Amino acid sequence: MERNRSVEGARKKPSGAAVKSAKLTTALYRAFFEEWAERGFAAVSLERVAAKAGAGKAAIYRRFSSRQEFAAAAVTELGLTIAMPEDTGSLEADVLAFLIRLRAVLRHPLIRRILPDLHAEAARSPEMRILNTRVAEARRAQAQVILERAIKRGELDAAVDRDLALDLLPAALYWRMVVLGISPTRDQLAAEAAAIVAALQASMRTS
Amino acid sequence: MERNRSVEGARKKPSGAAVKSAKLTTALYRAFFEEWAERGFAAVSLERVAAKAGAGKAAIYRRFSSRQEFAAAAVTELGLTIAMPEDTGSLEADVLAFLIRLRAVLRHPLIRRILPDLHAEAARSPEMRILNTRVAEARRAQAQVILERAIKRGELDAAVDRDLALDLLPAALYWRMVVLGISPTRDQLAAEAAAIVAALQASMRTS
DNA sequence: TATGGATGGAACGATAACGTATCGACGATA
DNA sequence: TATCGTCGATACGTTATCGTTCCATCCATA
Repeated sequence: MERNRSVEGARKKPSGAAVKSAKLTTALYRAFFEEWAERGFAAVSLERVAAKAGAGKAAIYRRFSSRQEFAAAAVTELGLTIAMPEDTGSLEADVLAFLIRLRAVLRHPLIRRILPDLHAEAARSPEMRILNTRVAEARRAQAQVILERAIKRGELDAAVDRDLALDLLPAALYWRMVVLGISPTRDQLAAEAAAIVAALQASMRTS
Repeated sequence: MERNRSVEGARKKPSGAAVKSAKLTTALYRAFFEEWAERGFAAVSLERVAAKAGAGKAAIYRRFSSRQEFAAAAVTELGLTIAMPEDTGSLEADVLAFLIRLRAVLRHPLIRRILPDLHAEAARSPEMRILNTRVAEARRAQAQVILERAIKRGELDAAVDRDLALDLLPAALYWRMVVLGISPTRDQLAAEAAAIVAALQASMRTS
């Protein structure tokens, strides 16, 4: 069940309860992301967030003690939406499936705007850096699964440079979509997958 | 009244001249970037920019008619600082040299904070998208030179997928430095260069 | 030396968002 | 049914920035 999300949630309620609505909390998160995408993190106005969620400002300040805490809670909530990739039987097909899923994520207009903002903020404040790291590690876990499967199949040497490999998988697509603002076709993704596989197979730890 | 908005503005001055100081203009640019890096684009205050440059707000509004125009001029000024890569004699060495130069750029604390902000803003406003495209094309021209040299040397087939290749060159390093906030060692750059070369050589248009 | 435009600085009224406080209404619990 | 915390809403004083205007000063030219 949904627990009391209150900041001071551990207190006992003498009687006659009125629990903070979880629906309202998620509505606040959603409104926060929309404001973020539209205006940029630094320009998020909590008044507009509340208005967009159809709520009063008090509903925000009852839940979070600061803007940072609000942002952290919202991003954490966002990071939970990650599914593990299915096994397609070959490294290149796995990579292509990964790219297709990543493209779907990066096509989302909110995400495409929020992600670079998150990275910029990560360079500014330690709190946002923690959030950014958390999101990055969730992504990284997916790539890790693909690598391990390929090693078990014998498509990759166990001595593959894992750090480099984990970065190679999403980098080119992120560059195209977020930096350049281009959404590749499926054929382009296939070519990208082939190139990535070649890079992975070449990146053994040789020294 | 026809106002001279240009920085250098070598117009006919009737007499007794007092030219807008180029020193002050560049000081305003510098202050703008520092504010941008520190607070984020959306939160740049022209009052703080002027104060940081040791100037009055009027000095800004005398030069630029709007915040957008100011930002555009500053970014354009920034984009001019790009040098063409020297010919090292081999593709892999060229790529490594390219990565080392890119690392030097992305190591700059201002640039590492401003770039993702610029990409986020590019998804929000057409004006910033134009600026972002301009910066991207300058970078792209460098990579193009490297590719053409490799083709002439015979290290790459002329049928190489140029779009993909141009994206592969900077993508992984950008991902590591801007998205993850990590600065790779020279050895890691060398491994990355080798992997990129393998990807390039595999990315022929085969269809 | 005289001229005239640029300069830093200050003030202006107008917005906008801040964080807090208070209100009656609502509804879940006891 | 009585209770009591959350709800939307509104108002408050404060702070920050906006874009504009004015002014005394500076300084490169003519």
